[in-house]
Amino acid sequence: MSQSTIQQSSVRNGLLAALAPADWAHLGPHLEAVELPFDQTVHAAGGPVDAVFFIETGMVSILVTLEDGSQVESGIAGPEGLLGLTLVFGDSRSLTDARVQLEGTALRIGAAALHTAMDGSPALRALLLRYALAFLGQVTQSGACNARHPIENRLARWLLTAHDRAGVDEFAMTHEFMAMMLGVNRPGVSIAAGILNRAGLIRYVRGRMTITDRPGLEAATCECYHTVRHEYARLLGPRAAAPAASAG
Amino acid sequence: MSQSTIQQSSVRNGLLAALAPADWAHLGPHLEAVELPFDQTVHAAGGPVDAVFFIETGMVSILVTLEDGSQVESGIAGPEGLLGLTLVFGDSRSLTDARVQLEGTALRIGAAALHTAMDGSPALRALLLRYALAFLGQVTQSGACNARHPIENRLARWLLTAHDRAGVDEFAMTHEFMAMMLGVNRPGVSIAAGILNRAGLIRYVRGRMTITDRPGLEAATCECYHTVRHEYARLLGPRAAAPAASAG
DNA sequence: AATCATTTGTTCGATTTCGAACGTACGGAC
DNA sequence: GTCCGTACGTTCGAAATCGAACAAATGATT
Repeated sequence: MSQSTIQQSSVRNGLLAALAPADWAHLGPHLEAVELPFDQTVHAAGGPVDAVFFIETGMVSILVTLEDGSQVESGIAGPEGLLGLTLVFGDSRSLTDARVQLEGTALRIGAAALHTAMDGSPALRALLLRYALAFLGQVTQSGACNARHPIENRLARWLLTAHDRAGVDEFAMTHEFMAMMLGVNRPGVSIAAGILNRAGLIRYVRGRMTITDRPGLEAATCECYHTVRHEYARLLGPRAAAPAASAG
Repeated sequence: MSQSTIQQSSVRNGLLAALAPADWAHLGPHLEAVELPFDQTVHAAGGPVDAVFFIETGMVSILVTLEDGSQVESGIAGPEGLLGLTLVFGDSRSLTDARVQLEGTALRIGAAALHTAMDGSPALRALLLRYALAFLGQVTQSGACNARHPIENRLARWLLTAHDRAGVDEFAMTHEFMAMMLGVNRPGVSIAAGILNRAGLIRYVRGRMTITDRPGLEAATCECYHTVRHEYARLLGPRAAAPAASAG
């Protein structure tokens, strides 16, 4: 079985890496390495959640589906976090879709084993709850951001958040996709991306996004990026603020 | 001391009422009745949180403050819930303001006593975490709602949510206030309120809002109201869906 | 190599929403 | 009862955003 071979020292997920060896011992034997292929729906809105996925590499969007069929991103998870948060709360049903935006890998643990581990390790429980709080902070800030900030700032924020988790400067990303994430229409993203492009902050051709000036993007984002980042760092340590960069 | 006189049978808060007597025994002796006067800031963004407030009557908004000084509502709590959620997660700092919108009363318990009670009562811990998940659902849905739904629908939703917690059909509420809650400008609310007014769903004069046609309002809201309500009912029971109505 | 189906990015007019200024109504003080 | 300070709700032009149609580019297929 592959799960018996996983060593904590080789783990890239920030939550798992932060565990003391005694707490890791509750989880490690039950973890199973799985792929996160592009566009996979890990959990579906309204559906059951029978496992938590600690993300090792890649990026996954948490999406609300509205009555008209449109989807809006409420949060992002990467190597700093996990999928299946509802299980941490003791529930087993998802209100949202979890969809892979940048392919990667994860370590999976079933609901029963997770709950046994959380009951046996107060430190593990506390850590996962701190992550849940950080995620709530992200969702909270995003809601205000959606209400008040213009598309251009929000796009810069989204690109920075993705960049933090991607681990590379170039990745596949279409305007249509970003428009859906931000809850705006495609032309709006095209205009905003054009501005960032002409300013030299990004280079964008045919579905391939390259971050060329990260400090410039950080100047172009609204404060929401920094607010969320600081909250992650406060609750989970500086590593959570740039998960992919520190995982290498 | 007033806290020793509180009987569970007299409690109007939905979370406290749902506890089994054995679990109530962990909390009851530490609860202290407090007032929630209009406009009081119970917790301030960035500040410490040293107690949880189980709301008995009234309504409290959870607000994000943005760099430009504007505030946007991310969630609402009433007799179905509590303030100081960060303590349930094991943290003690608030990312948001909690401000009283409709005056009322609450039962307060200090952080240390709460944590002792949660450690001693798995059922209490589970209940509070389910509330936290329901609140996360509310914040999540609100974020998507902010991004995609027009002011008129969102106003109807907000009025229904307030009505659920107010326990009365008439309450004090200005356009300016509602505009801030929704993250839009005042004229937008005036136009939307005028439409609802002419349709006979509400009656609005000089800062006094009266709900005159609740079924009509439920037809005028976006789906977000029902989505959140169902999630509260699923996680916390039907009582949480109309907290003030069932508390009497 | 040329064609075609598909996806992508841009342009356009229409609608919504914004920010500031205007006129109006309330409530306390004298 | 009248004055005055304060807060309120509405109106306006300006800007941002929307939804639909258009144009361009890719890559699979023949």
